[in-house]
Amino acid sequence: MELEKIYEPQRFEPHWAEWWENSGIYQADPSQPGRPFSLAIPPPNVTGSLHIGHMIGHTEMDMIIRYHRMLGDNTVWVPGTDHAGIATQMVVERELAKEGVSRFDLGREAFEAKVWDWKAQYGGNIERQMRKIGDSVDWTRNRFTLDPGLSRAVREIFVRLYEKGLIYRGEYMVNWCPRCRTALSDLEVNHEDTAGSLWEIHYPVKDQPGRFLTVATTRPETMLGDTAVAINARDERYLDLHGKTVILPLTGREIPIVLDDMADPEFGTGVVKVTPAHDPNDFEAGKRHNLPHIRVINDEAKMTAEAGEAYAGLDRFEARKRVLADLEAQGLLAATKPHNLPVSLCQRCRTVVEPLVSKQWFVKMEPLAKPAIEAVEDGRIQFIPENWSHTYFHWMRNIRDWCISRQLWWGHRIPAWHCADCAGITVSRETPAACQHCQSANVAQDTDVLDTWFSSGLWPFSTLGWPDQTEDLKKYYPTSLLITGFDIIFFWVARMIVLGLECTGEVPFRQVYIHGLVRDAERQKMSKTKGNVIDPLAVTEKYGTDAVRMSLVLAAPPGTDIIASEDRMQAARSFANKIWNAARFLFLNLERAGAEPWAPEEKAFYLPEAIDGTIALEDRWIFSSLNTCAAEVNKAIASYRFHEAANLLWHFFWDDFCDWYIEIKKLRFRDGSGLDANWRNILTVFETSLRLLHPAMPFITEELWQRLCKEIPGRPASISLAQFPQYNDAVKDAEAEKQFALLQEIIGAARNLRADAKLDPKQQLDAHIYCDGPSAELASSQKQAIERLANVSLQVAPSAADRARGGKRSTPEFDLVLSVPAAQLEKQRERLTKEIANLEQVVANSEKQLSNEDFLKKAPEKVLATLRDKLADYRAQLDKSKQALDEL
RNA sequence: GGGCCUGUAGCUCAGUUGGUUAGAGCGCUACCUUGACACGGUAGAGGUCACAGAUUCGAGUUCUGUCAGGCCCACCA
Repeated sequence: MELEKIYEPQRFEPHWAEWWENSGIYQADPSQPGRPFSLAIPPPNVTGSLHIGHMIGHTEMDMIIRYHRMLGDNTVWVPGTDHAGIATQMVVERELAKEGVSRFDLGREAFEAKVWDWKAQYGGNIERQMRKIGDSVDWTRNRFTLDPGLSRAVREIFVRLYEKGLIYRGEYMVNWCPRCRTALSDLEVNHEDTAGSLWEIHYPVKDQPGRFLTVATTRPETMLGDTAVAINARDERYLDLHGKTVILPLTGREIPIVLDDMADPEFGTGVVKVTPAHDPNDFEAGKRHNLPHIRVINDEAKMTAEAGEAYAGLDRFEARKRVLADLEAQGLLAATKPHNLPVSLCQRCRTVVEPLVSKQWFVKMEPLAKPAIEAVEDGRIQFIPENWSHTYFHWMRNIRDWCISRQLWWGHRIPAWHCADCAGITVSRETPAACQHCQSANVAQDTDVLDTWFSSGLWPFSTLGWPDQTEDLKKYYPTSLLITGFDIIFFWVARMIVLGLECTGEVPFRQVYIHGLVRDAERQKMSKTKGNVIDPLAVTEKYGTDAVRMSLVLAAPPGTDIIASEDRMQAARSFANKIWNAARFLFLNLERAGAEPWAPEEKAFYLPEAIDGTIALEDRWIFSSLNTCAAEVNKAIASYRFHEAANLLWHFFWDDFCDWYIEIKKLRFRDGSGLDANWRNILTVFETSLRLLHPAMPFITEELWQRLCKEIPGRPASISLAQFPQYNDAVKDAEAEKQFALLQEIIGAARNLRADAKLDPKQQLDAHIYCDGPSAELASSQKQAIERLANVSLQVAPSAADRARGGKRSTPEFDLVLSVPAAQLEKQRERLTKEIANLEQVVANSEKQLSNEDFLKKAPEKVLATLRDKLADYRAQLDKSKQALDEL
């Protein structure tokens, strides 16, 4: 049993990552028994590479799935990637642009082929990365949203919704990105406040020379498409003009003056221009007043012929300048005022989005939202932390129809065929041979593709085989849990709930755990578009995957953002190093002693069924602590308090196991009372710790466990298949915990006295401990441990005995005197004085509290009792401290 | 305009149902190169829990308000 001196995760992590996949141990089998626990991965974009934000989600998912696997549940974690329509298309178009080719040069089919090529070549990146960080997914179930199976699911639900009248096609105002040349849903548009201007423009009233209506606008170029001006019916300034017309400047067109509440008398001039073709509000107003649409801006954001000869072909911003200049020249520009306005940007390319009327496909959301709201209201789906349900409700209750068609080439073609003869639409699961209305064979498929999120919305069940009733679907659906970031609650979570309920009649998942966003040192959101991503692969190379995972888990309590910092990763690597070296210590000693290989039986908890009263105190204590730790870790993971689980383990392993338990065991070895009597207990604790640590730190635990349990017949193939330790009441040993705490206190007191006196740690000092009863027994039985760990020579005496002189530390249980020269006691005097003042305060407070009648009446007996006990302790301590100060 | 979150040690953050001298990691100070580990050990310093009220026997923890940050949603030209 030899372990390399240096902890080098790079040496064994790739090995286990590969082995986990090739051994097939994470392959799910729905025919096996076991409570199902299923997890769908948020499918990352094929174009993507793993960023640190994925890393936290994946770590949490992996932790929970490994945990459930070790509990013996029938687990499945389905991996996969999303075709990510716009994102992927953009990437490939950018590649093409380098060669000076546009997608239009290639044509649709050739372009699609190009994207598939690209995917084959680079799309595997993110999957490789997932393997590298140890995701224990079932790779045999790997899915891609454009797979035939998933595409079939898409068609199925599209047709169903169409047949139910929940998908419709029509001409509406949509967000149009002139660069991507596609419609966008409301969610794909970001609003940013920008410093702009509010221009006031005179519109001459017809037949009333010298009279103007002055409109206020932030987008003067759209005036060329105005078909009315609106005033408010309550606004007496202009009321006499109702029913009259104005002459639209620069065009000479005559347009009506209408009454509409959209004109706010308090804002601007109180008069607003109405451009139904280029503004969502105006579009609605246009409907109310039956106004014509004049489209002056085209798909590429250039002015159309309708805008007039002077402007046709100009870019919209160029046109704005020209319009303003022309108005100025004609004396019609009344004012230019600075004005902040929200500008709508394409989420993908940050181009200013143009509201345009066009023919698109929509999902009618309101009837679908209703059951989706109920599912969360009645708790069939639970958000964790719970307050995210508010966000969800707010959005769902104000839901608007979802524009699902995109004028892209990469994605699911809309399963609708247009007839060239009768113009009818045939929506079908299979490619139709003829128009269902007129039987003409002259049909062509709709050229649009579906919003990427339409297929993602089917993910939890489409990946399990829906619409077929597969074994997977029966066993694993609804999935147990979804772990994701809050940034895609609307995009993805809400849509999955809507479509899941519609498709399967069941919720797609029972719980949604929302983790925080990972931010950088400047608290900036890390995102691909901003380019401030930390490459998780670089940091895993540097610190080891386990360390990165651990550092993120520790930094990610529910409901808070996560600041990724290399400091934390370094600290976590130190922890991994600590584990490694603890293992080295064990292995070295085992070898020295020529110990036989360890042969544990496979059971949930290796601790003894009952505590053998003859085993050493430190064994009883560490068993009991480990037992408690196991209980708490289980509780923490089961309630998604990952940071708490990590924290508990960190503390247990480093402080309890390494700093106390192993240190004491070393003494036993040196005394020669040794290994035989102790090694099995040590290994038991160590092995159990490895299991507890495994979900968070899979690599190092697998590596050490495999070496430790090498060649043991009947052991599981992997630590990840071993049982997760559970609380065992028979192991709880309050007495041992109490005694060990006392031991720690005695040793601490002696060390503290020595340090205060600034004496050489190597110099052995005389110590006297004065105590009776159980304390005296402990001091005697643990004399060696105290002497070695505090480097003293100890004498135990009854509390009534004459006291030696020196540095003194008192507790209710014992007085410890260390033979420190009187000259060295200054620091102690200081400390005692401070302590006395402190204690007096505490005693006074406690007394006050205990003489308060209300408190005595209302506080629970448990609280009263502990306070009484504590007060007695404080008083005793105070007396002792005073006495100690006197004696100095 | 609505809604949500955060403000605790020099830094980054824990602290679930209110319960009694407030915790961790990093950093800092002193000492220790002791046969698992200097990615280590021992002992320390450091906080009126943003501010002001309220509820309560008792508030970092509940409520109200203020201040300071951050985020999300929303068609005001």
